[in-house]
Amino acid sequence: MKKKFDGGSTPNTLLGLLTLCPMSGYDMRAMIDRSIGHFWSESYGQIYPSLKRLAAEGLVEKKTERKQGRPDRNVFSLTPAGRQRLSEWLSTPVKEVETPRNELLLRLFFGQHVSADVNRQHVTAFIAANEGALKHYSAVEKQLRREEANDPQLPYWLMTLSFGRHRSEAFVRWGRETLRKLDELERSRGRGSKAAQKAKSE
Amino acid sequence: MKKKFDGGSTPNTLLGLLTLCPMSGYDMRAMIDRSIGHFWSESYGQIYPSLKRLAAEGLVEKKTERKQGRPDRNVFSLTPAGRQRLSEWLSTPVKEVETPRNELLLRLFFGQHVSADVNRQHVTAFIAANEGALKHYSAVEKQLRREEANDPQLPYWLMTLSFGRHRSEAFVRWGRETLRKLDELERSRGRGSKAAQKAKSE
DNA sequence: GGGTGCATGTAATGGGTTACATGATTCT
DNA sequence: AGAATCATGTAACCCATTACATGCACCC
Repeated sequence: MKKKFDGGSTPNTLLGLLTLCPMSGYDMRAMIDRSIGHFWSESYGQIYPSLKRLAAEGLVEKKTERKQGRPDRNVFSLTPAGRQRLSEWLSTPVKEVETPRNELLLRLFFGQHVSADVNRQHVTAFIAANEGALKHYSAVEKQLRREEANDPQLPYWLMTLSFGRHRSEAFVRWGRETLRKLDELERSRGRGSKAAQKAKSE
Repeated sequence: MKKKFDGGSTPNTLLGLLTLCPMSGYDMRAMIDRSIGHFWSESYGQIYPSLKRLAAEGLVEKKTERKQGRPDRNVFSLTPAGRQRLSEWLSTPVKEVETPRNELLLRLFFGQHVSADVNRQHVTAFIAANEGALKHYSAVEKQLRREEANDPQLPYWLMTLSFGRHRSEAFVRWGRETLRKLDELERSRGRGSKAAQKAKSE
């Protein structure tokens, strides 16, 4: 009694999107980028096959709009069964992420084998990226509060945004702290190696 | 002039590990879990093929130890070329992670469609997981400071641990803040829906 | 004429985990 | 007796991105 064709959370994401309004696969991609792009992404290679399966299971309904001059649009909307499935999924516990791999930390872990400067550059770039993200989050937040002020979903959207803010702020703090430590380390390493040389020569 | 067989960062990770001491593929897995397990993981399915390729490229050297009663051990050690390759890789810029998918945020984004309780449970579990992680980090840190006090690589290891601490602390703060928001939301939603009902019935 | 936007879809490829196959030894 | 540790490796599978194929319309 296994359910084949689960396909992870992509289908559920699409069901969620369709609560906002009926749309096509093409729209979905754009919508995802604009709304949940800071913590989620989907590619056409996932979206189109998923939609086909969702339609086969009766969770979404497809209507083809034909327009002159433009390609056909397959517009999907949520069925009651689809809405049901969505709220079931929303209630399932979040499967804990194993260990998201972190290339920055991997390099830093072996940081002894390169110059302090190399390590500093990695951390500096990381800080810059997160400062950029922070700016982006503020901009999005302002825009949301202006344009979606009356949407009952706004508070939830802001919570996800706040997550990004907390995370990036922490990352920037860690980055600065780490830069200080790297500086310190270089200074004491300098002293250390001099001392070691001296000890050797004696 | 493309370099085929890059294989991502797994081979580089293995090179890094071999700077600590020569070891077998089997050892590597265990070592990874103990040392960088909080931000990295590798499976045998990745390790063994990577080692084969690294040996073919002359970046590591393989020596087979035969012991009575035990299976053979293929012990690998770093060659000068391997050490060179490692420091080259350590100097390459970290490729920015696209957007790590976050299932918790995905559920929260669509939180409007389920009860406040469901959302609260997700967040509560998330807080608990991060508090657990924080305890783990402290334990590891204590152990490192005790057992590896003289290792010159210790400061780098502590930096990666500190990253986890900063992150989990931020996540816990966000979680608590979000729980408060959810409570607030439920209260105002209660009032709102009562008001809406009243308005409807009039 | 060429890029961009609209629109759908498939195939190839990549990176990774899990399961499987094998088999002795040691601990409980 | 049965589980855990030691030890290596392959095959199957999963999920996801990227590239490709197609083609019209609009703008510069």
